Amino acid sequence: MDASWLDIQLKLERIFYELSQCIEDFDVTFDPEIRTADSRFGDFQVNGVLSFAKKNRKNPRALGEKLLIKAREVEPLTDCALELSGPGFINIRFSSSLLQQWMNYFYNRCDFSQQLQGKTIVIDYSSPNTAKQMHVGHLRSIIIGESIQRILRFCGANVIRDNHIGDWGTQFGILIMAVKRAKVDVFALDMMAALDEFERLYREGVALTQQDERYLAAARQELLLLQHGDDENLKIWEAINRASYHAFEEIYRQMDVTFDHVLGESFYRDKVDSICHELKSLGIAEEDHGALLVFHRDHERFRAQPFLIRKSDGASNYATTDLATVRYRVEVFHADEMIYVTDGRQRDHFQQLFLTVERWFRAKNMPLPRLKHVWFGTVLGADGCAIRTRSGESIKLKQLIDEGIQRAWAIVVEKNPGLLADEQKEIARVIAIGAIKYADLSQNRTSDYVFSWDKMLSFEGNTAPYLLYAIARIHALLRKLDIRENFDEIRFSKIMAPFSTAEELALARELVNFPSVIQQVLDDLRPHYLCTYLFGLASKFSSFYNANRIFGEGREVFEKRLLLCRFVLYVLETGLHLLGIKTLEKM
RNA sequence: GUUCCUGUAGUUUAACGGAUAGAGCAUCGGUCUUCGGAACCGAGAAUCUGGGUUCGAAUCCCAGCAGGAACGCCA
Repeated sequence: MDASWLDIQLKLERIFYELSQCIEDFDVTFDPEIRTADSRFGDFQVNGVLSFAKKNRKNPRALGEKLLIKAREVEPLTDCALELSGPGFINIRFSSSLLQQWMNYFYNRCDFSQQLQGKTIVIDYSSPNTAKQMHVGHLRSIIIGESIQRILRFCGANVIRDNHIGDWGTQFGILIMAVKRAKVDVFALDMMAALDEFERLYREGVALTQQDERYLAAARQELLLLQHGDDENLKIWEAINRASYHAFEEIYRQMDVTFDHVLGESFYRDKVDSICHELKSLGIAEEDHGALLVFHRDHERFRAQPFLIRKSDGASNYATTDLATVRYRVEVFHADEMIYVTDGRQRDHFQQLFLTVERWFRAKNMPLPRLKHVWFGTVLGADGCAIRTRSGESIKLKQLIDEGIQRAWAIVVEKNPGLLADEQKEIARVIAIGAIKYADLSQNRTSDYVFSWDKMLSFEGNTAPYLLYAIARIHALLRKLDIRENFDEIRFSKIMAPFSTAEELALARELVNFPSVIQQVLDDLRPHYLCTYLFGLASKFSSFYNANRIFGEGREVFEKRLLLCRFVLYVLETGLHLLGIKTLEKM
């Protein structure tokens, strides 16, 4: 066993490929297609023989047989159960000895930091608009973005977290117009009350612009003034942003999220003109009715649907600042890759942005960074309709978190009345935030998200509290052993009693999949793979812990079961950390 | 209208073209004087419709149906 075995699936992929190259019936096009197998058949299976044989008009079972004979001679596989099955699958069932070798070798050193070593990745998430409180629609970007950035960092990337706040858009034209019209003294407002007032004024402003074209024109004029550096408008704008940032910070603190940079759209305000000129002179952008547009003639949709990078009144927009942002991140951050975590409705925008950047960078002969849009589904209400931003019914994030903590607290007090009040409060906080995050992360990000208090705050089934509970039980065990202080120094003996019970084996087999799951999350940037895995692991742990005693069956049995518990603890804690969820020793 | 996304048990959902579609909740039944019951074990119940490709399709292709989204001055 050596470090190359960390990701067993990957290792098997290499082993079977190399073996196949020693057999004349195979050639370089053979892909072993190692898959985790249904537990009825084994731990992994080689699927690729079937399609290879079909393509080359050969007998899959005959080819499989040859591969199988070779595989039986490969060192750590020698005592594993390998069999040819069905139309030509090769099933591999790990022996207890291989599982224990793996666990001994990787005990406390599952190191993934080589995966993305030397890569600089800018991740753009949360990115709320100022002048409004964050509501439930802002939840997913924060939660998914935070998890993804942790996983990238864990895999060795140089991650730069950039909160690209929307502080320079059209909403300010409307809002400043409304502020001036209502003659509100924005500088006299209390910090806490200010945001509510701005939201009220904004709604008022929107209603006015919809009723009367003159207000719409006035709003555009105010925005233009702001973007051209008008002193009064800048001061109002600053006051609005101060109040917004103050509220954002509180949410981020509760959600355990921090950023390396908070460079809002306004940061790029003096960088947009040169880009418009450049794209125009390169022949990428063209003027039409005074606006500046980019068409992609060879794209079936975007040849007719333009990317608007400057409005006809000369004002910049989202697209303009996004272009400037890409250049800044390449030139200043030296980004190899940029990841945008936003909802799926912005897919067209990002596709157009990426296509435009591609042409732009190519024309200037600059190296193109990888650009990824990690999108997620819409937040829906109980009625199946999208939760509306300005409907007044949208649930504020602050309110959501407070209610979560309140509900968790009630349960903690009921279940553990013996704990100190401060402990109960802290535990409730961890559980509530964890439950909210896990509810979001545990489903495929591209699905729509049905918002439900009950689902988020339920503490049963595939939820954060279930995982936290498994962790708390293991900590309780370690406390009971009274060995927690020097636990890391315990060395498990190389010769250990083999895993024998069904529960031990099932648990050990689940444990060795952790690295493959991390790889899978990395490939697709979908954290729900990790959630599914962790829940399965915790569930197998609970079955094991229920059926197999740690104490009372002798030193050898104790040692192997303790190794399992310790490994489960490591994987659950690491996994939850990667999801951005804090863990507890007691709950 | 054009384009994109999504249709899986009552419900929330999983499944990198692989074998008998896997879970949670709910429902029904069971375990235990518990290394923490916020637990464990078991039962019933599902791939929108119709074609096609494939040794093999929830997954790929085509046509419908249903829901949602984007589409020149919002972000």
